[in-house]
Amino acid sequence: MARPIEFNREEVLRKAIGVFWQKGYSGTSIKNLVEATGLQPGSIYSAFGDKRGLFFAAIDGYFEDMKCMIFTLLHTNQPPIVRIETFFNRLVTDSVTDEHRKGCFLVNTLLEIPVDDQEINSRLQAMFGEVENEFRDVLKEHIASGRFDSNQSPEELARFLVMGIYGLRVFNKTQPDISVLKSIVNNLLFVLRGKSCNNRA
Amino acid sequence: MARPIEFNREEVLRKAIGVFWQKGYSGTSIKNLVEATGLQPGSIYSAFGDKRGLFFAAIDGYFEDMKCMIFTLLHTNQPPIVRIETFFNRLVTDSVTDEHRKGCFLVNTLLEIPVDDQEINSRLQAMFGEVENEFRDVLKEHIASGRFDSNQSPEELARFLVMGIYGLRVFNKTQPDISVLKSIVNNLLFVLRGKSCNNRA
DNA sequence: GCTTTTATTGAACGAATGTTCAATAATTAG
DNA sequence: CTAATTATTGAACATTCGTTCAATAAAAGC
Repeated sequence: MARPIEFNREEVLRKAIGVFWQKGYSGTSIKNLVEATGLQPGSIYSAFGDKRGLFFAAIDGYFEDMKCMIFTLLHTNQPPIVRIETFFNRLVTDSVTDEHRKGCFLVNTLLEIPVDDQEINSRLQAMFGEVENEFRDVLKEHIASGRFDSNQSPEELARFLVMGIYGLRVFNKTQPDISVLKSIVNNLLFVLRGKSCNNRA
Repeated sequence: MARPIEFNREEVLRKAIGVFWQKGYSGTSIKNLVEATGLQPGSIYSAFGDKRGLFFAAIDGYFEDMKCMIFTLLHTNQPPIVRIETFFNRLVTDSVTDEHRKGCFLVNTLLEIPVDDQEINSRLQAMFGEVENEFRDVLKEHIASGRFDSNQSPEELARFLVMGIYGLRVFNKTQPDISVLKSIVNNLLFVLRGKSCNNRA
């Protein structure tokens, strides 16, 4: 009984994510978004409210994909430590593969948005909290397996790994070298390899 | 033979650093800078060229302070590992103390500026390269002391520590908790403690 | 004093910003 | 076909952006 929407919302969102990801929130103009999505300003505003609304949708959409990827990699039949290793290897290859070196959209946003913007920051905080919890669960398994004896809690170790994600993401901005990143990952995972001394191949 | 400059350049620069630090480059307007520095637009432009020029001066000024701090902490009579420990402890207390949680101005900039802005990025790259070299030299000492046997090069370990700086800086944005940060630092430094297993207090 | 030189002022510039909205187009119900 | 409803268009809006510059002020040399 009315004119149907012409554009594909998901496709438009994907393109918007790309722009925000590369240019940041402040660095992105409506004109940029109009060019990237092919939509006119009016259509963008009727679909997403305003620039900020579209940004929220972009963040959420990005996180959905990210969560999916993390879930896939961390819930396999392999030993916990191997799953974590696989995750970080994937992070490394993704980082090196990306020719624009955009890093992680959410990490970028975390550093761009001032802390007094609680609406955005609490959302990001919750997102990374979920990631931390995913790691925690895998680390619980790891500890329960008995192959690793540390008096550290899985929460503590999970936070360390999340810190590692942040660090790798930023590091890739200055030195996008796969062997360098792999070496860093090796040292990160070394912390999880119990009952051994730190001489390794 | 002419009218003297009224403002104190260093003081103005310090105030400008504060604004860019908190709001980022894109997020900072000339109006913000006029208000913060007390200078009129014309004075800013005659002193620093343009917004970008002032931003460069801000980055350089910030790095000078940072380099000074790093140099002071890493060149003492204490054992190498203790100096590194001191550095990271300082990083933690600074992070937690900062009520605005601005993080590191340079790390923030690294994530804000797109990679295709070579002028800014190569500058940042060089700066973090210097930091990496400082760590490398201390790690050389550490390895030479014989208290640590690893087949890793000091360069490799230095990069790991720089990654740790990045990670901690970002982590503080989501969880500004001193005990959490300390735990992360503990795990970072664990990699440098050779000839021991990873059970520790 | 006057001249020269440079710093400061802040209004003004054009361009770009995020946003709105009347006009138009496309669909369905009757 | 007509009426009703909603999507799309893109010009226009008021702000704000970064930047400039003529007017003014302050110092030093003579």
